[in-house]
Amino acid sequence: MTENLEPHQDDRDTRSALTPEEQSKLLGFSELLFFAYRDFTGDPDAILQVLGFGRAHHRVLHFVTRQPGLRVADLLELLKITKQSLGRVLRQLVDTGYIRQEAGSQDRRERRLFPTESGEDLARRLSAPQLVRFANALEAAGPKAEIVVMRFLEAMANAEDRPQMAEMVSNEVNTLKSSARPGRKRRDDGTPSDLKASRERAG
Amino acid sequence: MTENLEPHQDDRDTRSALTPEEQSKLLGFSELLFFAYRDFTGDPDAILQVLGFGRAHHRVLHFVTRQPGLRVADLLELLKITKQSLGRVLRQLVDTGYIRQEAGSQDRRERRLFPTESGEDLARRLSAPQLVRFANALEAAGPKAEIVVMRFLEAMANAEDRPQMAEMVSNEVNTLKSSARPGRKRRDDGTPSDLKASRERAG
DNA sequence: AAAATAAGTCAACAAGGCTGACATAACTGG
DNA sequence: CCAGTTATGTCAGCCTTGTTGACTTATTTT
Repeated sequence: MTENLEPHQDDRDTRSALTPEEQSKLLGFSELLFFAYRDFTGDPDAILQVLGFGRAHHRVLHFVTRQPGLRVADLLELLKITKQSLGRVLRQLVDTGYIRQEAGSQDRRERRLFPTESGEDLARRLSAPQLVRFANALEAAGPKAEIVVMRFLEAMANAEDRPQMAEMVSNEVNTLKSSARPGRKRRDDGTPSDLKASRERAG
Repeated sequence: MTENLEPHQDDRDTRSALTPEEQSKLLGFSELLFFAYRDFTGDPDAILQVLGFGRAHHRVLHFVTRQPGLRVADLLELLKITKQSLGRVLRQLVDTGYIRQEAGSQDRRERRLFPTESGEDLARRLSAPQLVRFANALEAAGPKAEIVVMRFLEAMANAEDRPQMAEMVSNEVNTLKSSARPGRKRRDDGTPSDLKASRERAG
């Protein structure tokens, strides 16, 4: 509580404490990030509202579309929310026919998640304005923007998350980096066994 | 609903539609931004929780500290939330002694907001880990990172917000840009007239 | 057969958005 | 000076999306 608030000596990764000028500059950057993220996430709101969905639905649909066959546990890891929070929005997405569940072929306890056709459709429509915004911003940022911004954003996230991020981004951007990684991974290639029947029996 | 989903001709600011590869790359960027922002905003949570505050309190305290003398209306503009939402957290910050209100010297209806000493203190402690994260990320992103990332973030925000952003960032970063702007602006230089007495009379 | 695991569910709660309605004080134009 | 506008505050209630805790069911593992 009453720590020493003078520019203290506790040098971390950075070699020295931040000068007041650096602090002020970085506070400005924080504000830019706040506005950028707010407006970026605001893009799909109109569409979502019509459907009675929120941003949580968008996030779930996004990751399921990006990684078809994702397990519920994977989604919890990615989003870092609780099973109950996820369950609420996931159920709505399943009930409204945007996401479909299959039992895993190896382990039938798992529910592999897939977007339906209308789910893919919706995901595209939701992200479309965001992608345009991103593309324009990268262009506005100058020639080396892609690699610089990518490294910046990667470094902003906690180290624990990096593996997940790497596997997702690298597929398309690895021409920019030195690492050559295996291509897109499918998370379930087994025989489909539709769960709808059993769910409706149970419900 | 049943729009043409083929790579449609509707070219916007960007000269042409996005190829599937570009889309996938940009979706990856969106994910990076999601993780980056989540972890960035997660930094101060521990401190906030101890005080019974949330991120909304941090945002308010941040802007009041950065722009002392801010009016309530300015804050509503910056945060783009309603008076009622702001009122809830602002009241707590005032009641707990982190923010102080003064009537405006020109227009005494206005409540100019100022951080108290403990408010400035708290703001510093909350932002400290975020600034370190930002500084490290900018360094990790390479030599031209500051200017590139700044232009990127500016371009990600809606054009309406840019004036606000510009005035805040430019003070410290304008050595990187061509524009030379007037220095920091004080929003109220009038005689202080403490409102606490009258508020407690009223309450 | 028992234990662990993946998923789902019920209930209750909290933060922080929102709308609508209304009150007060102070300023402003006529 | 009065009427209307403006800046702020507040009450009440609602929604989304997080949280904890407890429990069930199906399935796999030991």
